[in-house]
Amino acid sequence: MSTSAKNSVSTPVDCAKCRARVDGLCAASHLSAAPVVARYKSRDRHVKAGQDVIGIGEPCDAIYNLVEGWVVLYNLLADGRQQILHFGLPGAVLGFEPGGGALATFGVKALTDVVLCVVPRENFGRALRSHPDIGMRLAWLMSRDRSLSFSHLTSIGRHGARERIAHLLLELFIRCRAQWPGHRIEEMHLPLTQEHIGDATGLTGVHVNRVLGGLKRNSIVEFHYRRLRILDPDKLVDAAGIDPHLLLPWTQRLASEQGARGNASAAAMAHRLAAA
Amino acid sequence: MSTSAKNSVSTPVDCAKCRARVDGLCAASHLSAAPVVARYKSRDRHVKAGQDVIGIGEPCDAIYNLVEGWVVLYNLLADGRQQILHFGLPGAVLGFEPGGGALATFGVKALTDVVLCVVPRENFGRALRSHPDIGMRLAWLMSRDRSLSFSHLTSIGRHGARERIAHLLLELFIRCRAQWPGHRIEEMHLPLTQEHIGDATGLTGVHVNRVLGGLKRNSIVEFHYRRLRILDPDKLVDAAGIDPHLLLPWTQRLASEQGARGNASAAAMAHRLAAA
DNA sequence: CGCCCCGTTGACAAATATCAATATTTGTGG
DNA sequence: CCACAAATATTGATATTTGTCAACGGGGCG
Repeated sequence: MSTSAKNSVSTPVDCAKCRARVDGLCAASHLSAAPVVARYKSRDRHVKAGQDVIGIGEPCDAIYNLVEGWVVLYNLLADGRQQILHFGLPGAVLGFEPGGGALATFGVKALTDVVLCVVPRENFGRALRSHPDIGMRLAWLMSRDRSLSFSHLTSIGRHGARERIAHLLLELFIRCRAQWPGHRIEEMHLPLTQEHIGDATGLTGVHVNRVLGGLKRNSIVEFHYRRLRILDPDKLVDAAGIDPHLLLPWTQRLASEQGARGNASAAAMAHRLAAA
Repeated sequence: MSTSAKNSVSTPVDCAKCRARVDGLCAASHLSAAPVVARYKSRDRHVKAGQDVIGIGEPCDAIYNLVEGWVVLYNLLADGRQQILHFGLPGAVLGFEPGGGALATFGVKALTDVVLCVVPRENFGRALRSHPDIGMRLAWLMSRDRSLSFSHLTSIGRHGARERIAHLLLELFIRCRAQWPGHRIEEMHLPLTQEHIGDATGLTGVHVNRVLGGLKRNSIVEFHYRRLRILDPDKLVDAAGIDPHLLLPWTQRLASEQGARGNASAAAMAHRLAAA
């Protein structure tokens, strides 16, 4: 079951154009943390789609920076079902678990083929001590994840299926846009099945399908075989049950940071969504 | 609505016996962070039960260390319902939001009368720069909160009402025990109503009541007028749908840290629960 | 004493899951 | 390029869980 054989290296990642500098640990504001992390990393790691990056219960002996691809953080139930906890995009920090070196309390699986930058735990400790900014940045990233998780809790706990699904699609759309500003609304690739959407929203795949049907009939969004098409951003925001007053802070929380481009892009997105 | 008038000070908190040293920011392992924080804090703040510590949408200009009492982190819905995101016990760090100084994306309300230690944001930045351990500790705390939030996601997303409620009661019980080791199982005070339990588990107060009735009929737990009584720990773990294999890691995640007493106590708790 | 918050209970409605059958799309090997 | 297999999506009938509305009980506190 533990498919995380340590399949390693090939082309080393070029820190100069690494995605982790856009939204990850290496995006520290004061110093450019990229060369710092480069000094402490041990190697790269490639994982095939569908394989575990970190299996549930495995010891976490290293920090991973997700450089390329999508991962999913998940929990398994006794009966084989799963709950998806978080979708990780490039820049995500993986393997930093409460209780240094403890066993992972949730799994991390590659949704696509994935490239990771590996920093052994001892090295990471050293990096932190000599570069306090990294600790701060890490705290910030963890806090942002917590906020996202909180908004998922609200969605799952208090919203109906339609709102949950709209919320998730909107979130993924905005997070994608923040990373790859080129994409058009009309046709975007998400490496998910409807089953994944169900696992993330606490619904059945079957029910997700029905609700998606409704959203399509209302000309709001289409999601079909990993292709997302947003037909009406306004209605989508509405269907997601997001107070339009809180839309801007919400989008900002999803996008990178206080840094110039990050915010500008997220704000533009929010406005485009909120306006016409 | 924003009830967080800055009601201030009276008896200054004595850092020497502050609860934040047991499980909070001041529990840094290497250096004793207590004197450090003491140097940067500006004052104490007292908030009455029921009042907001931080209202939703308020700017966060300071970090709060929860010194005494319980708080609840919550989100409001358009129709007035709420989702409880987290219960904060002494040691909790509040007001550290993604996007320094940004508006709070969730509220913090006092469940009991509460005492907080206030560190203005600028001071906090300075403290971090001169004491890197604090940044690390903060990242660790945030990461632990994220983990807890993940387990709530799993509970709400994939478990039935009975399991969710059992899970929450067990969590609160264990967290209380870790802080106040004196308490007996047979009669413990939790400053909650059944409505709160519903808001935390994504259920209605009415339904919570019914399920609690069932748990009592099965001689598992009683919860009545803020008093919790665990009748059968084993059955409770079972009802919570926790894989007994994962019980120990789970309790460790709830309790303080790798520090001697923390772990020992949590492990003992887990064993006591798992055994007789 | 009386009020108010909290808890309790019942009848009914709505949302979602489950089970099962069928259709569509993608990917793969000739 | 085609044929086929596997994965994914779609649809219907029915069961289960949970929510809603409404009424009532009980206990603490002024």
